[in-house]
Amino acid sequence: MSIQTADFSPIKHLFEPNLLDEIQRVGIHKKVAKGELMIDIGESIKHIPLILDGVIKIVREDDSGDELLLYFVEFGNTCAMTLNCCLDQSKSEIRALCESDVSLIMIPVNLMDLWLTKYKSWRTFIFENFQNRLNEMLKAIDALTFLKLDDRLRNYLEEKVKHTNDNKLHITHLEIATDLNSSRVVISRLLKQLENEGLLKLGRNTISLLN
Amino acid sequence: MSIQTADFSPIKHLFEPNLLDEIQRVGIHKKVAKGELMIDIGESIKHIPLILDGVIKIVREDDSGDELLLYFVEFGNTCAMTLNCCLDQSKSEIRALCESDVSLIMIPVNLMDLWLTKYKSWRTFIFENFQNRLNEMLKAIDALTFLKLDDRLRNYLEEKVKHTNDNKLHITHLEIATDLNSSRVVISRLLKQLENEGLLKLGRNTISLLN
DNA sequence: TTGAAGATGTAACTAAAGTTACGTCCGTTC
DNA sequence: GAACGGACGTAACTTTAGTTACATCTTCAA
Repeated sequence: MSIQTADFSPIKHLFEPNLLDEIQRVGIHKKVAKGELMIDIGESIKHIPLILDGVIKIVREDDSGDELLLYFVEFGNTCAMTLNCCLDQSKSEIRALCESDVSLIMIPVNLMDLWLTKYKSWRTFIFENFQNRLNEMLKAIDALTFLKLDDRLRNYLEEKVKHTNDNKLHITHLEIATDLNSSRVVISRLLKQLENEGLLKLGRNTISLLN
Repeated sequence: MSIQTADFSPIKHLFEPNLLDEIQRVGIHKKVAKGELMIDIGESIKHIPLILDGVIKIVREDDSGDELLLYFVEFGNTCAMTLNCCLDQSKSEIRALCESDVSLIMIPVNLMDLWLTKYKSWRTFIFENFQNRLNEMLKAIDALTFLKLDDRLRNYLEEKVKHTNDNKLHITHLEIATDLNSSRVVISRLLKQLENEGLLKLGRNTISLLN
């Protein structure tokens, strides 16, 4: 599918006209369905993904298969961890999963450096992305270091609500446990506690945030 | 003190000749003593530090004053969190402390963008730094998420030895506890355990790694 | 309709880490 | 050399989180 069919108005204000033209010429438009794997750990990356619409979930995994949700990436952004790989041809350190249906443009890696010299707006874009990623990582570290699991859980639920624009989340306790690198029983226990505090309402496969 | 008096051979191979000349012209050489505060949380940054010699310790703090050591920065590097601040004039999110005597060159922030267009080696330098920082943050997250405190402690001690080139560390249990965001009693307990396992030898204000 | 699989609730126990409370030892200072 | 403060050792206890083990309930497919 070519870029012409894509609605790239979300990123129009990000780049100068000449660069938008180039993106239109060389970018490959792609749609990926909710739940699909976009990039796995160990893969090498040939394209820079530029998100038009949807949300991507970035996950870290250790040797024994334990996971941790690092952060979400939204429209107008790319994944800085991916930028890394582009630059030194290394393998991906993270896994990227579609949190919703995602529409994106793939930019060939080799243009990265050229565009940095040619387009101020590209430089801004790349650096803002690095910055956003570093800040997300910092937030993750803060949570892991300074927060107890119940607060991490609350943050997690609020973040989810923000991305879906729906107070009623369709999610299981096990999924939450996986994202937070905890166990289902612990999450169920804490959720029940939050329900008793009147912060949410539990249902089968659903959690409704109150307020 | 001007750059002429500085030994900047450590970074000679990092930059192309023209850029080295520029650095020589506009850079300000500075020496900072071990233990001194270089950048505090909330400060705004007008110069990019370029480390010639020594090690800097990057620390995160929360509202209640609890700390966590994020990572170390060594020669030939700069602090990407600093780069962040340069780009959008925001305040520092971290604290930078001299782990040893440090010799560095300060580059005015406003040259950052210009050099990105002019010098390939500057682009490489900046991006490699972002990459290093993201990887260090990832390492920190991995440790916090997947490791127990005794393993984090072991990693910490090994890292310290690497930076001092001395198996005998001059450090107190309280300092370690602060860096790992734990408490003195817990660290003493774990150190004693490691001593019993024959991994190290404890002394007053010293820890000697064996092997 | 029945059975399997997944989601949730809950109790009981364990493990890891943090806290409180002392005690000793060492070095510095007055 | 007495007093003080910092460093370290250790016991006892609490809190937080993880684990094991079942039970119930729902959904979906054979």
